[in-house]
This record gives sequence, C-alpha cells and structure tokens, in this order.
Amino acid sequence: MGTSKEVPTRISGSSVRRLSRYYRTLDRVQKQGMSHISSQELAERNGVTSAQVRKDLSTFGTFGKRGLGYPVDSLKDAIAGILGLDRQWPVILVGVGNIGQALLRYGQFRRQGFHIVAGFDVAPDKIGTSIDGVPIYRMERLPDLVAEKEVEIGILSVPAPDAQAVCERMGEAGILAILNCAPITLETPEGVTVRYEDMSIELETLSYALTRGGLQEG
Amino acid sequence: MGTSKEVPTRISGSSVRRLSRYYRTLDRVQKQGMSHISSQELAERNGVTSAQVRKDLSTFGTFGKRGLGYPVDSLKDAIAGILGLDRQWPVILVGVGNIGQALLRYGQFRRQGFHIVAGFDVAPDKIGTSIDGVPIYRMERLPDLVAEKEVEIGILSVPAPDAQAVCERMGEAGILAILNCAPITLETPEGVTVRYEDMSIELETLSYALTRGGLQEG
DNA sequence: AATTGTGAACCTCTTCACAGCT
DNA sequence: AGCTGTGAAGAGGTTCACAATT
Repeated sequence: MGTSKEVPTRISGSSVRRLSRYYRTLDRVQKQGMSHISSQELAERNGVTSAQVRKDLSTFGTFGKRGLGYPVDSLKDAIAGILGLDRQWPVILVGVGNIGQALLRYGQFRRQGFHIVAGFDVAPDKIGTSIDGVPIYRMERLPDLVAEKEVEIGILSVPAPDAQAVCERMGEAGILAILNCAPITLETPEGVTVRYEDMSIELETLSYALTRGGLQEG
Repeated sequence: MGTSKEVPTRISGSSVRRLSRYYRTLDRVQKQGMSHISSQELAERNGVTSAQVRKDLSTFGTFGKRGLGYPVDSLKDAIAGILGLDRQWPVILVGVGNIGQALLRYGQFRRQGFHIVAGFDVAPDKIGTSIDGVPIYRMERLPDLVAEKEVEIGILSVPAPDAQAVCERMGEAGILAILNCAPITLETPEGVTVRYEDMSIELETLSYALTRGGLQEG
C-alpha cells in the first residue's frame, strides 16, 4: 500500500543500490509464490541488517504490516516505481570493441527494461553492421539518434584515452546519465550523472585485501 | 621516502578505490615527466578534495614534502606496495560465456599485473580450446589448477542461477578473493573476500537518478 | 610562499531499542 | 506474539583549519 512520502531530498548511492538488490530478491521470491517477506529475511538474503532494510524502505513510504512483514507484490511494484523500473529505458552504447560487443549481446539488460537501441564506433568496418539486432552507427550520428529515440542513458566503452572526449560528446548530444566502463575518472559535464563500472579497480581492491588482509564493508 | 607506519587495522573500500585512482593518475603524470604533484592536483584529477588525498595517504605513511608536494616516482611505488601491485597475480576465470570471453580478451588486466592463467566452463565445445592464449578447462580441474598455479583471485562470470554454487566450489578450490560479475548477492564462504561488478545495479542507479533527480556521492 | 600532516569539528550512514500496530 | 517504523545513539568517513616544514 505504498503511502508515498514527500520526495526525500537526496539519497545515497549505497541506499539506491540496496533497493536494487531488494528488488531482485522480491522478484525471485515472488516467482516462488511467497506472499509476504520480513525485513529479517530480506536482510539475510542481501547481507545487511534488518534495521537497514526497514530504514531504507521507510525513506520512501510505509510498505509493511506490523506482525506480518512486507507484501511481496506491492513492495516490488513500489520499488520499481522508486527506481524508475516501471518503464522501458532506451540506451545507446559508444565503443563497440571487445567489452562493448559483449554488452550488446548481454540479453539481461533488455529483460530489465534497458534496451540498447544503437551502438556507435569510429571503425569503418563496424559502421553499418549490426550486433545482436543493434545497428552500429558512425559517431556523427550520435546527436540525431539520441534525439530521435529520446535516449537519456549511455554506456561508454571506449579505450581510456578517448573516454573524456567521448563523454563530452555524449553530454552535448543530450545524454543525461553515463555508465562509464573505461578505466579513467571523467570530468563530468554539467547536468550529467556518471557511474563507474571499473573492473581493474575492483581487482586492485582484492589485491589489497590479499596483501594487507581485510577490508571494511562488503 | 615512505615512512611506513604501523599497519592500519582496517581501511574502507572507498579509500582503497581512491588509492587505485591516484595510482593511475601518478602513472599518467609520470609518463609526462612530472617529478612532483600536489595533493591539490591529485585531488582535482580524481574529483575529490585535497584534504581527502592527504588523509588517504597519511594513513599509510609520510610521502610528501611540505611546500613541494609528493614526489611522483616514489609515491607511485609506495601505493603499488600498499595495494600489492608490485607483483604478478595469477587469476582464474569461471564462466566462459559472453562476458567471460570479453574479459579473457581484455588485455588491460595483464598489463596491470592480473594475469588470467585459466578459464573454466561446463560447455563441452569450449573445454580444450583456448581464448586469446588462455586454455579453457572443465570445472573438475579447478582445484588442481588453482593449487598448481597458486591462484588466489578468481573472476566469476557464470549466469546468476549458478553463481552461488560456483562461488562455493571456488572457495573449496582455495580461491581467497572473488570478483563477482553475476547479478546476484553471494553468500560468501568463510575467509573469502568478494567484490561485485554489477552493471545492472549501476544502470538502475542511473534510472533512479533520472527519475528522482539527483544522487548523493559520485 | 607553498604545501603537507593531522587533531578536531562536522556530517552522513548504520545500528539500537522500543513504542505501536496487526 | 510478531514485526514494522523511527527517534536517538553510535560509528565511520570527510572536511576544516592551522601548525609544521621545506
């Protein structure tokens, strides 16, 4: 029965990530036919405390029933609404190299509502082809395709030395949110949100943990 | 001249990630022939404050010269030592699918000291082949190859439903650190460190930012 | 004059603990 | 009795601001 509260001013990235994980859990238990779930169980399945789960949810409304737990169906819908997963997001991908191609072929995104509608690259042998049904265009087409398909989200998977320049072109083309897979810190254009997907850094974090023994936080 | 302090008990993941980024910046400016760099400049290039940079470094020792900044060469070496980047890390990869193959072909890891020495899969048509020079084995070979090559780090890139079981087999085989690319929260075996590389969650974070407008933290 | 290293202040996120529903 | 929702307490991480040093 998600009583919606006033929009909370600003939520931390970690809190949003946890909501995504709860959503997955709810999707899974829903398929198993479970009708209610307690903060305790949601917590255990996600490696956090039950207080954390309740706090995260209470930021956005009152979803549970005391003594009973949370109704799976309506909580799932509520989180979908909060995260904006109750719609389709057209996405473009710039950089159809090794990693970019794998992402184009990764069907999971589409299933979750993120539909890659176009790829972009500079390599002449890639332009004009299509990968897993996604057409590959030359970089010059970026602005008009972003406008035409009303795309707000872009995946950046070019080599590190090109990433900053491409990031700027994406911003100019009207992209508002970038998932950066290049191993470099970007100077973000005004009004654009950037998230990092950086495997090298995570490997180095593991290297640190093995070298020094132990890390705070999951 | 990195005076090493007593080993700090426990460092946050974010702090380690920032050190990785500083390391990259140092690598870049070193190639440009810069001999010293200030906390201010290191900060700007990484989107943090100069106090943050100084605090991060001071956890591990005294590396700078007041009035001058940090000597690039020796600071880079010091961070390499802290993160354990002053050696080669043999790595195994389990799950030679779409994403796994891209990672096998991604040369960047090797350049950073993470050398994928073997891939594992259940598909008979993959077993016995090799991808970009990395031989692919059947899952049963996991324990003996981990032992033989003295591998501590593993990349997990199997489909979500198989991830928990594979994670446990990796733990039993002697793997101590896992980079999980499957979109699911793992119940970590005792003594094993896990990091998540979860593009779907980052996309959902972007979806949230676009829907609700704004996110805390970079 | 410039810039580090760091205690103290500040802020944010997490956990506690318990009142209040069901 | 069971479990949520939440104010208050507690931890942890970040920034301030300035003495110390080159």
